Amino acid sequence: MNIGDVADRSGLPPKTIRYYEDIGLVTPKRAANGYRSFRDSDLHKLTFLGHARSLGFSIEDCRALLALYEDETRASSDVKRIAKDHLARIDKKIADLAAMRDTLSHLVRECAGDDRPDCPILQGLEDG
Amino acid sequence: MNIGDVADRSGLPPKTIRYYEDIGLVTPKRAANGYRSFRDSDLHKLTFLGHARSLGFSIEDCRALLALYEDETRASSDVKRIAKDHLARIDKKIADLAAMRDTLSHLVRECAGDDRPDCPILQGLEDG
DNA sequence: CCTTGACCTTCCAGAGACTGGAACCCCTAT
DNA sequence: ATAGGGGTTCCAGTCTCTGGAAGGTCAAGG
Repeated sequence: MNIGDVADRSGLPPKTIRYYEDIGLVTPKRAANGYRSFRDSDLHKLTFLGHARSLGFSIEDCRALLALYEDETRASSDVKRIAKDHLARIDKKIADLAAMRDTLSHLVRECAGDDRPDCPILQGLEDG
Repeated sequence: MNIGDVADRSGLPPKTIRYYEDIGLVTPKRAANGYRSFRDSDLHKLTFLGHARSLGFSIEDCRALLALYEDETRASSDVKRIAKDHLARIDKKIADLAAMRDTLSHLVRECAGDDRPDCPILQGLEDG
């Protein structure tokens, strides 16, 4: 398979796939003409990566998960730890964003939004 | 005031304040020795920026908000539009993260987390 | 055989918002 | 004179791609 094929099948852009090769996440063979030549196993890896990335795992988490994915003698506890840590980061982000939303939506509700200069939003940003 | 003073009072690191000068958010005067010399108005701006950033506004939003903050003839509707747009982006992010969390927490619950290789998390990442 | 167009290749730069570090200057106190 | 704690500039790195330029390759059509 050429890069366009795996791009279509994995849902990842060719640029991203080249980048993943750059950083050592996949190592496709090369054809005589210099084109990357992807095996089924490469496609599986890229699909796996696409899913992991869409769940918000960092590239380094993905690297670790991929290694476990490839390792038949893995312990599921290792996978679970990575996932739980990531889950905790997600929860933290959600909490941070929710706090922002609460503050901001309060200010937005207070603001008349007309042609006058008085603005509780700016006031709120000034006062903290 | 020197940069250390405004850093302490605004809560922003000196590096960040220099960066904000670089991109034109503040323009402190210079003392004879080359040190930045901040007025009260600079401190107010930096404090404002710190608050806006902590609510997740982008630098470009901050630039626009700061211009409105300085403009006595502003219309509060302009401020409100920026805030509402940002609120929508926050809500979108929260929704995206919540979706990740739901998928991931389901997988984590399914995983035994022991020393055996069988792992619903990896399975889930493989299958999408 | 030549051209066209769709592939593919590499390399460089930029996005956002800082942050770390190096190398150096300035000011005050001892 | 020196030590320390300021300050200055500039360059590079973070993270994960993404856009673009310049150019090689391949299959189909005239």
